[in-house]
Amino acid sequence: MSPEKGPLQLWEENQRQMGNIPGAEIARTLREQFGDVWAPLDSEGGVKPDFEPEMLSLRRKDVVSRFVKAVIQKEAHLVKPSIYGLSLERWIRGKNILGSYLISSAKQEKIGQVYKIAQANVSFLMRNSIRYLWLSASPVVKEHFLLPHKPSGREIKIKQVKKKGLSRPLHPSSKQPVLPPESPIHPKLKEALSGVNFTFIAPESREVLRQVFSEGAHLLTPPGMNPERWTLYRNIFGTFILSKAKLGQIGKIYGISGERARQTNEIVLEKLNFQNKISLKKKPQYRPKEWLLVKDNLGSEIVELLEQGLSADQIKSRFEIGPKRIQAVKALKMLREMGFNIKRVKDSPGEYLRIAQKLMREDLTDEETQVLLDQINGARGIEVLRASGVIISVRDFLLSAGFHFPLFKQQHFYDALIDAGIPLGITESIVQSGPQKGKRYYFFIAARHKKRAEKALKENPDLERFLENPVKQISGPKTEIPNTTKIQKKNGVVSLASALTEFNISYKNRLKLQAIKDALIKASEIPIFQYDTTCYILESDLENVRAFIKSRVV
DNA sequence: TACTACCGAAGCGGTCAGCC
DNA sequence: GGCTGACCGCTTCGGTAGTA
Repeated sequence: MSPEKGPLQLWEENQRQMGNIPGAEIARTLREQFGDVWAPLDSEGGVKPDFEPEMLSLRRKDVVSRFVKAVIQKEAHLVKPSIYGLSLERWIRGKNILGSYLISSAKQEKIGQVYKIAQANVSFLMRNSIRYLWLSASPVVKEHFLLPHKPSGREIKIKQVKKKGLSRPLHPSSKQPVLPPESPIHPKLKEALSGVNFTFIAPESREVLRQVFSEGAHLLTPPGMNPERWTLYRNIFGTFILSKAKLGQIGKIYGISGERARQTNEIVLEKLNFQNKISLKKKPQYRPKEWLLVKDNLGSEIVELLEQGLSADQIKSRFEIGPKRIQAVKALKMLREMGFNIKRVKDSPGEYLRIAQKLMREDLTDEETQVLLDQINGARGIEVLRASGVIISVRDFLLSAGFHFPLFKQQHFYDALIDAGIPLGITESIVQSGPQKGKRYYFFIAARHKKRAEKALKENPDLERFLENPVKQISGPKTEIPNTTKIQKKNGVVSLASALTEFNISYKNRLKLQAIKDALIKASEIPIFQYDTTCYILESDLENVRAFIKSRVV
């Protein structure tokens, strides 16, 4: 653009060259009437957002004038937009009529008389001219005319009058999306699932789309398309791929048919150049495994039951045997892995809570305590009440009190407790399988009777012998002596005889066995313990013993 | 077997431009 | 201003194929 000639002057010359004298006059008048381009700014000096070209209604004559002037400055008015059915003459005629209206105070009817057309036609031609100029305007110019706007009903009606092939209004049947009621998914579950990708199309297609969306390609309105419509289309598309909803459901949400929703998805893929590159098919195998928690609201239901204090088994029993229960078990496992606190106890914790609370009462008589202990059944009950600290197993109690006893001697202690009047609970548990298959018995007392029971047992002369550790260290550096339990359970302790079997020295060769024992004891390099007639070593010394035998004996 | 997606064809209603 | 035809967005319908 020549600095000597402004855009309005260029337009004027252009119009004169084309023989359009009225048009040239309009350009001249515009140049005289208006100064610099004015762009509406917000309070902070930024360009006001949310403008839609339709708001360039003739009723906003001031805005339209500034817009037209800005377009002319950029010479955008010199090129006829490529619009179907728009002739050059009609385009110029529209611009001239628009110019006449903007620079004069004449009513549309008067202008119509000048141009020998009806007022309605004047209005119609001017509206179209504005839109043609809008299409020709650069994004920078358009950006300057972004205005906040709340269209009135009448303006909405005006807004819907558009040119064919440009940016057609939404179809009258296109309603605002009616989103289904929010899923009643439990808030805690919702939070836990926040990182899960709930897309339902093939992972490879999902990945392609993710990349495209991350680049923002979908945010650009394709050429020749109504931005509003494009937004609607990509929303439909997005809702489809990001939800479990089928086409029919998507259609209901957006007030269109399922078929139209399908067609819309096709259009979006076409506009994004994705035909035949990705598949929008939804298959169960594409669903994330967490779908189990969302499907039929199973996860939320379970989380609610967890909040009520139910254990895993109790929740499981709420579902009828069959596929439902299997799903519930899977869901429980999944929720546990996700960090939900799920108790494994089977019986009613409420019932045991009641017993636990009563057992804590200091004023409870021994008879009342015995009644409560008798109400505790099975290993699960023991587990719950032990965990809550109101009962203690006799075995744990004896070990903590410093007694040493082989398992088969425990009966002495049970008898002694009964004799001392200490309430003693007994319950039976059946182990279905495994090495402990069969009946097992649990003996327990109230935790608050611990000191009283300890005093009674330690004062019992028949039990005095169990206060001394029968395990003795007979050789080696002084080490903490393992108790009978560790020896019986082989917990970090092994018999010397078993350590010698790898050298083919067995009980059958007693002389050799004794010789090795004597050598080890004499060397006194390794701690050796004796319980009854058997010698033991610490498991951690096993290698040392082997080395000793290899170097000194074998 | 029921459901869903897909496809093609036909038709409807609205918009628009041109013509008379 | 009314009529007409083209175009567009959308729905409906019938048939087919794939899948749970």
